[in-house]
Amino acid sequence: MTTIRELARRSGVSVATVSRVFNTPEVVSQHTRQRILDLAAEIGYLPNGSARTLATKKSNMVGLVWDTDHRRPGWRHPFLQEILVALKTALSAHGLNLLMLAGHDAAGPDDGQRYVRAVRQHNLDGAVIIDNGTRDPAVLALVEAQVPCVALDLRVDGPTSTYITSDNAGGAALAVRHLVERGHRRIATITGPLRTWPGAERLVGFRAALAGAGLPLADSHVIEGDFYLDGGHAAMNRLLALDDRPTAVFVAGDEMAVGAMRAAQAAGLRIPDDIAIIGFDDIEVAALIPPGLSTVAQNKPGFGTAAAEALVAMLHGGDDPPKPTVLPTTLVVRGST
Amino acid sequence: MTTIRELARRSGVSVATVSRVFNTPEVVSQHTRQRILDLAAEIGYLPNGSARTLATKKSNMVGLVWDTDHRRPGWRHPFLQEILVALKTALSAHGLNLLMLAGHDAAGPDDGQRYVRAVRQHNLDGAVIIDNGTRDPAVLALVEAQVPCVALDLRVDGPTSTYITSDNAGGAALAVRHLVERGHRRIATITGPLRTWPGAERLVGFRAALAGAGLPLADSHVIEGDFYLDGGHAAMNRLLALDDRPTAVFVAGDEMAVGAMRAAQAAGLRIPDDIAIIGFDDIEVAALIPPGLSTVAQNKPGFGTAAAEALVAMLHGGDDPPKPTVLPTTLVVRGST
DNA sequence: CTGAAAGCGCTTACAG
DNA sequence: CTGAAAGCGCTTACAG
Repeated sequence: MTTIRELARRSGVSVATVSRVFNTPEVVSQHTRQRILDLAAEIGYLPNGSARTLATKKSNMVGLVWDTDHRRPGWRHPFLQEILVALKTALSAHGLNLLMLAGHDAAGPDDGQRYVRAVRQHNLDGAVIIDNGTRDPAVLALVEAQVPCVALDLRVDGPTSTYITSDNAGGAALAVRHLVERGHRRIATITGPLRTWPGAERLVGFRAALAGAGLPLADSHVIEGDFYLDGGHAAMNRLLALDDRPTAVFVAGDEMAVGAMRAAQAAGLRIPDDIAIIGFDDIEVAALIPPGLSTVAQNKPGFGTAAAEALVAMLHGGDDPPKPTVLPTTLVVRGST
Repeated sequence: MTTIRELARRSGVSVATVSRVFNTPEVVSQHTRQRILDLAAEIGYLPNGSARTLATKKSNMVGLVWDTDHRRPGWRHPFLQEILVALKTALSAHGLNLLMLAGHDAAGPDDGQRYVRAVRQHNLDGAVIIDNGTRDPAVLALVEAQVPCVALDLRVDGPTSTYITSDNAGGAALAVRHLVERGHRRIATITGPLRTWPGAERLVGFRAALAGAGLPLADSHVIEGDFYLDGGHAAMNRLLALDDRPTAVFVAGDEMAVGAMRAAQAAGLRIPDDIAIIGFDDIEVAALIPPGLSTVAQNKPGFGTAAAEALVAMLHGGDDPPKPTVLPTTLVVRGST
């Protein structure tokens, strides 16, 4: 481990000058700068991050808050991997690294300050929050502590926070208009958990689009789901048992939609002839299960990229946090409609 | 940000004593220890991680090397999420955090030392490597630099490294024996990339089990795939074009197996009557696509847990790295066989 | 059991 | 454009 002192000695300058070469290069003379840089490469000098962080209070690390719901540990985010890739790539382009923050399962007290503590402890510059629908107080604490935060699919509000979300209402409307074009008039929905932002907004968009098309909506045609496959299955069974069974269903999540399709098929119905189904997300399976799940696609890498951009803007940027980003959605028609 | 100095002042002791309370509590008197602890909780004191790391050279952070293959950026690990959850949970139980290391796409030179550099720079205690099949020199550099490393599905060898893998050969044998029991005698395989450890080992196990059953294996019945869906599709088409078309195929990855099933169905074959297919991994879709993909299940969280344990053993442990962990696999029979 | 002091490797006003 | 010096917040022999 060669240190700045060693590099300074070898270059015949003070440590201050070496430090400047790496921090404010424009301030040191072209000649000595080059000499130091060459020598640094030669002896493999690397500034020690901890020392730097200690001196500057900036770590160039941002926390990733991604907890599994402890009540439903098996739950998988529909496209975590795509988000992670895009996020990591975009952040590293700005010299930022991602530190995964431990959640509930961690050793120690599971209190509402655990993320704030982690941020303070590691001098994190900010945090990216992936919502898991649990309304975790520890997440809100982060926002309240005025840590620069960007949340995905979770509406947070504060002087140092913003969020990224898809155009959930618009996407739902896309789905409804598609079903209407296909001639459906009795359209039901299986929603996400209404306490989540995507769950709530997709229902809003669904209702609005139905109203816009002049179609009625029976109360029994709105069933709250949970984003899980089994939940979609159960909800569909309830719809199928109805006297005024719908001819089409907007299922507000592909995972649930897969469950719903299975329920319909198990009931002996043909898709899309007896019942049409359209989902939301465009996860990989959507294309794989027959007859192919029509769906509303989200811009998956867009979440990661937008989150990184918003965070960087907050770290370098001015007083106000960036406006929330709303990513457009697109209709993907497959065999199920 | 209250510091150790502040806490010391308030408690009426030296910073050294406060430090000991958090590092070697047994060495300070019960009474003062309690007083300091109480006060610490009251004023919300947290040791500064950077200062600690600077002084001790230990960061309690481990690097996560998980690069997407830049030639195939769309590739998703079959069960990254399960690994991540288990890894994060197990590490945090030991007070370790995971820092995601930027890969190819990062700004700056994409050289073979980039992971080693990141480790030095952040004083990482070790690294967990998730193989992406690219034989990245930067990964080997990590092993050679004697950073404590545990690799998943990548055989690394060094005084500070070990690896975790499934019983790939055993799993393949499980699949073959199942097919043989079903009465198949003309069994082909679509392998993974043979440069990868799982790809190679599953073929070894396949051959051995076939030989054990006294069955012949035509060269044309071994096709090297790439773990991708399209690759499985293409490979299956080649098998179907054969004069001595197999009656069963062991496809060494579920993603490929799904592609293979589609190819068979597109060719008008019934599964499993005309051709039986068995995969490897047990990814989520396996249960979802009709008629259900029989497969060899890997212990997904086991990778994360075992990796954490191995790493912790190396960090605290003795001279020799832990022996490689080989996770057992299990047969999952569904409709495709 | 406790304290004084040196040291970890940087950065950054302050002078010059 | 450069250097000397203080400081960032800890830990840990060394004494006592």
